[in-house]
Amino acid sequence: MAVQGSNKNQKPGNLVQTIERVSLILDVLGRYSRGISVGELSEEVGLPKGSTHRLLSSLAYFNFVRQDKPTKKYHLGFKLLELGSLLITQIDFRNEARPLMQELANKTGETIHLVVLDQNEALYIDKVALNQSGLQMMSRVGLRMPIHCTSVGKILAAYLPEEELDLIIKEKKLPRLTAHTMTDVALFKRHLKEVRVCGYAIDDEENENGIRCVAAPIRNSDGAVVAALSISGPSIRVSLKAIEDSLKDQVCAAALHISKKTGFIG
Amino acid sequence: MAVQGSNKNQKPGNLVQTIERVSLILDVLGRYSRGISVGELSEEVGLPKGSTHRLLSSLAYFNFVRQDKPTKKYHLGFKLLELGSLLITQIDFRNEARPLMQELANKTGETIHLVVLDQNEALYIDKVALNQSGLQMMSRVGLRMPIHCTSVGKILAAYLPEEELDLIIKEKKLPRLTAHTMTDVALFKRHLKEVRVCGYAIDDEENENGIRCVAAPIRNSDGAVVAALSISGPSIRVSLKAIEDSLKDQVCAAALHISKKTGFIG
DNA sequence: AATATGGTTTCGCAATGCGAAACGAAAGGG
DNA sequence: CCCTTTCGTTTCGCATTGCGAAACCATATT
Repeated sequence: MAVQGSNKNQKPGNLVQTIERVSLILDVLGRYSRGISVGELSEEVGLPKGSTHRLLSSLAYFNFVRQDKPTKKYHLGFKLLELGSLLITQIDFRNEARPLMQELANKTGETIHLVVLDQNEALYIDKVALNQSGLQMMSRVGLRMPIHCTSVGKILAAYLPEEELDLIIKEKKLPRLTAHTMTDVALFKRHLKEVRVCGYAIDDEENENGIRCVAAPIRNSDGAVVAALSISGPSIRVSLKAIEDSLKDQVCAAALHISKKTGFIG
Repeated sequence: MAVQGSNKNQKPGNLVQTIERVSLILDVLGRYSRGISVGELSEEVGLPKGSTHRLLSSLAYFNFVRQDKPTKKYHLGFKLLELGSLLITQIDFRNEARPLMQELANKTGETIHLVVLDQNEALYIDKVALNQSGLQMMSRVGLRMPIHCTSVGKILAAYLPEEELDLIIKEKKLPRLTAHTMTDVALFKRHLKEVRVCGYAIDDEENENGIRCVAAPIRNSDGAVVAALSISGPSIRVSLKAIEDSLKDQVCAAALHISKKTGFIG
């Protein structure tokens, strides 16, 4: 599967009601890890109990949701896990990326992430952390991060058409997450220009205190940036000097390698 | 989230048409890793092009599917990845299991799996393999396996009410996958009795030639078996002797440890 | 340019699914 | 032990929703 740019969702209007409701229901279920009853759910989504129940039982039949028999509460269903993990295997560069991510993790000792742009956010689609079960990053496949305060987000943003970037900034703003977060649009754009020049991006504790990252772009055969690869770790180990001295080169080399494997001619 | 037993889906009848169609569409999309056009898809699902398109555009709006702009082809959408990975984090024993799986992988050098029963199959919900990027198992989170020829499947089957087990066997049969696969119902049931007595199950190249596994049950606070933990590896390393001497004890100890962490009083 | 191909939109009809209300099954309390 | 409450599930008549044939439109092709 090719992952090309982000998907700008057209204007709502002619949406299928059932799909809208299903999306809403699944989102709510996602927020209740202990499960939720029909009554509560119907309250939450603002639909009559009967209607909610009809949708739930059909969703359950196809395994999109699960009803816990003893408690009668509804949960997300394993069909979602199945489809989600299927989706991951369909991303073509992911298979090429895997071994190189592993190697990068072994060499650097830090956590490696593979990220795409989706819904105007940076979406983690793979992660390799060393087995030494020390402190792990809170990141996780399927998780989303803002584009303005992560190294991967900056990479994905830097190679976007200006107008699309403007739309994203307009929608998401540049919320402050740490003292280092860039919250000024002009500054952010200047920064992205630098990223394009350097060919890599740094997150210097702009997303989470004590965490620093470096990322590089992964390109498809057309040269378009389709993903970003990053090295993340505690600021003590991932010092600005370490980044300059070797990490930035390692992540760039690995990203280029992946790009070439999937048809990019550098 | 508690994962309790399997979900027996009630009889179809009053299903919401849209949900049925959505499920079908997503399943088909899952089979086309290169994407599929509206025309092909409408052919495949047996729906008029217009109807297929309407469903797809609503699904795309909510990010359940993605349309690749250059090719216009449709793919699974990242919302599925998001919901699927959210679901995984909601399984309560998974968080307790993780570190123990890691430890088990380090000690044994083999691949560790965490599996639940879903839709009458063994569903992999977590996997820990060593970093040493040698030969990896083809297993993957979200993948399903038969219950009769995997160690984890046998564990999940062994503690099922007889009637439910019969239903599963009736539905799935006991298809032969290797020369060692048990295909006789009576033999299989006798075998499950042994599993209950021993407290662990072995897959002796019954699912895949050259792969042997040992699994043990994970129980909730009520003592009900909710998952299985396994050690898998090439038959050369995972010999029957190695299993007897230490692997079976290690996997049982780890599984019991996880059970106790989530409230089981052994 | 003309044509073919395939994605997208329209629109009038009726099937689909909506939701108020009835029903039923547990759980709690007198 | 029965009565009451609570909450999940089912029913059913109505009208809204979404169905799908056909028109439309945008690319690619000759």
